[in-house]
Amino acid sequence: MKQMEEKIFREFLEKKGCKLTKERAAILSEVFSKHGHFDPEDLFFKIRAKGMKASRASIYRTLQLLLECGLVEQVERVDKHAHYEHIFGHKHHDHLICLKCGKVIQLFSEKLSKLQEQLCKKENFRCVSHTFEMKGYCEKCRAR
Amino acid sequence: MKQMEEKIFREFLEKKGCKLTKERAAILSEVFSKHGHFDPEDLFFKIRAKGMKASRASIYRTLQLLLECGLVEQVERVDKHAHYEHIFGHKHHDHLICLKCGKVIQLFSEKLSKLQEQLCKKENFRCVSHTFEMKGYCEKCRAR
DNA sequence: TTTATATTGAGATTGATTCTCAATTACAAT
DNA sequence: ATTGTAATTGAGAATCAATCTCAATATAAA
Repeated sequence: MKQMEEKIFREFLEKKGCKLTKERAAILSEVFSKHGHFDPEDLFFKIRAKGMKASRASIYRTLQLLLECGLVEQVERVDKHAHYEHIFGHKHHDHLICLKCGKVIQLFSEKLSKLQEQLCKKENFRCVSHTFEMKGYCEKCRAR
Repeated sequence: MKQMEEKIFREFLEKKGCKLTKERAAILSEVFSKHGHFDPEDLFFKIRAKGMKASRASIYRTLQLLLECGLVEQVERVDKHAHYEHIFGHKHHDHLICLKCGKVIQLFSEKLSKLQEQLCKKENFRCVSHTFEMKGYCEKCRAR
């Protein structure tokens, strides 16, 4: 089960005529090292901190590939720069984002999934991905 | 009915101890001159083209104010820069986006609004904006 | 080994957005 | 009207994430 994502990534790359280099492997491993959001700059430093290396350019390039093959998802921009999260092995979820403290609350809703299906059916639309995010103030922050 | 948005904006500004200057009025008027998405750079040139003036700085500052008072909504970033649409006088809607032909289907769902409220209540979250978009294939395009 | 192709990284570049701050404006109080 | 006070403006500088450039390097096949 472990390293399943590496297998998926390698196969995806091969199909494209690309290779799983040590930089790409380092990025992949860091991305999957724990669950949660991250941004490219994060990755850059964490990879260094672990004694591996990858340039910013490679990080941006590799994230693009990871999006393409569906191992990573782009989260809506919270402030000014992009955030990502890996999705392989995790149930899809949506987000509540606090505008004050930046906290991201994950949301799992069966009802929402059902509703989505209904809405698509009505329009005869085949959905391949969706984004649902609410911005506002979390419990703590709304109490001023 | 016309210029209703100006009344709303002025009252909002007054409450903040701010004024409806001619620059702010020019921006407001341009924003409401037609329906559809726009970006700050657009505004900058269109305002000039109409013989009015406002600096980029003022445009960005004023858009912030318009977001604050709810007259304008930020649309999810399509490419790299922010897009907006004015919402006063228009029902909120979500989008289905066809990946093949680019068609954007507007979506109005009472159920979705209700569900949103429920979800926020559960987390004690005060929602100020949301994004819900599904990407996939529209009726025509899914038939290959 | 030779050849061809993919990949990398340092640094430059881009471009949207934000910031700075001196000059200007609006308006209330005298 | 004049003065004082606070809000506002704009030109250009600064910021900073993201992208691009391109020579050097790695990889794999012939």
